[in-house]
Amino acid sequence: MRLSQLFTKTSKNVPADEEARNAQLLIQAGYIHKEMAGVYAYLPLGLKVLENIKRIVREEMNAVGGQEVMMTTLQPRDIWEKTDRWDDKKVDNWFKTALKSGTELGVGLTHEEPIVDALSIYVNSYKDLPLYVYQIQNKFRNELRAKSGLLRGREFVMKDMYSLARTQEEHEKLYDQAVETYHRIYGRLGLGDATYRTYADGGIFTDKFSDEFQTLSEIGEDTLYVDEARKIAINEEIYTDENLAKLGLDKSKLVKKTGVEVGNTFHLESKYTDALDVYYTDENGQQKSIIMGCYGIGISRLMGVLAEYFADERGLVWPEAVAPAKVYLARLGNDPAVIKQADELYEKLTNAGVETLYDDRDARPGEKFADADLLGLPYRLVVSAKTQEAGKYELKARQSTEVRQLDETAVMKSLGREQ
RNA sequence: CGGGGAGUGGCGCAGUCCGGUAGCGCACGCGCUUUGGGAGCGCGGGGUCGCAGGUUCAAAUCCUGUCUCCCCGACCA
Repeated sequence: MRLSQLFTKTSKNVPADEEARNAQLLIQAGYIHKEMAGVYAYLPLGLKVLENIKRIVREEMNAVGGQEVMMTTLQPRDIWEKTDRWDDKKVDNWFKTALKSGTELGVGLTHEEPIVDALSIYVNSYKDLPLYVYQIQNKFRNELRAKSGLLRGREFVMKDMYSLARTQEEHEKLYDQAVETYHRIYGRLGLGDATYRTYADGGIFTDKFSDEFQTLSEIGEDTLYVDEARKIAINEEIYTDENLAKLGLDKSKLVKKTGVEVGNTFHLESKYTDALDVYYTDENGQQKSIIMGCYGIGISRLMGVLAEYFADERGLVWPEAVAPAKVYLARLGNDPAVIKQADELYEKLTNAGVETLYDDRDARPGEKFADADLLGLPYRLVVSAKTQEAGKYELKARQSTEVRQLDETAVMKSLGREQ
């Protein structure tokens, strides 16, 4: 992508209506556009980041055998009444709308009911189970207060997976596998060290704990007690001596921290399947309950967490796995020979599969360096009269201060895919 | 939903207390000079001051209502 053709621009001003660092940076850098409180649009570079996060999550979901679907945003009332989640007194953050006829509809805030309802047509026998099904979709929640930029919106992108199992033992296996997958995802996103499996309240219909995945961060809303050696934590909500004993946690080894919930997994037992009358027939012709688990990851929230977590005083610092491009190619000056060389280098990088944002604008060096820092691509590559004279290019990693002088072969090798 | 703060060209702000018909920086357009950490000079375009009423000869400024945004709290992925 040539920067001269990208419609977004960076701004020198920090948006006044955002306090959260993630939103300030992402808006300033032109990654997202605020539509209203808690509702953000993704602009070209921001969409790339979002899609990269989705790709990683999707790869891992597929790797455990997840089958991807896309459920609907508009929701019929009846299936939610069957599970007693339609009433605003029961679920208070619904967005609701209506047909012209007056029939009430819900705007999807989660999808246990529609998933189970859709699967009911296909899942009848023990031979049809177990299974994982997932989707990546926008969720709508009428929060009383949106806040913290991408971390708590009213419309947000979420991956939600559901497991259906025949027995409790089978469910546990699926559940543990999903948890492992979650660890892999956070690892790939560069958040592995900062993200803790955290025991939390399991909800009203199970005596099991749920698991949250909490990334330690100042901006977090949750208070945790962390066992750093075991890489495990317990949410303050359930921090009682009884629970500590049940979980085998040693109070003296726990440290109080703040975290952002970047995922959670729940044991749903057979609450939804039973309520929606979905059962399977076992080998003996007996009708049995289906044991369910659900597994959420806030995709857009993760983008906010990554922006927040890896930023420095100059701007964003994307992990390579999600960066909108790998290299920021800055051409300094308008000397025809330099332009020619930079154009050719851009083409070579592109042809070699190295995603490059080419700053071909007629702008001064300072502006280009500042934008390179703000946009936060992993590498900055400079072509100028000076580098041309030296017969080398300048390569600098965003998170480092070291500038390396490399010839073309070395540049291609450093940025090549084999790395 | 309770408490606090704020809405003025695309963005960031001043002006509001004390009413007199809107200004600065950035961005944008043109010209010249510049080119290794957000350039300089000159010229130029763009705003019914969130919205609706009211007071007044006159309202960004005063009064009433209303909408929106941010922060804290409660609630929540």
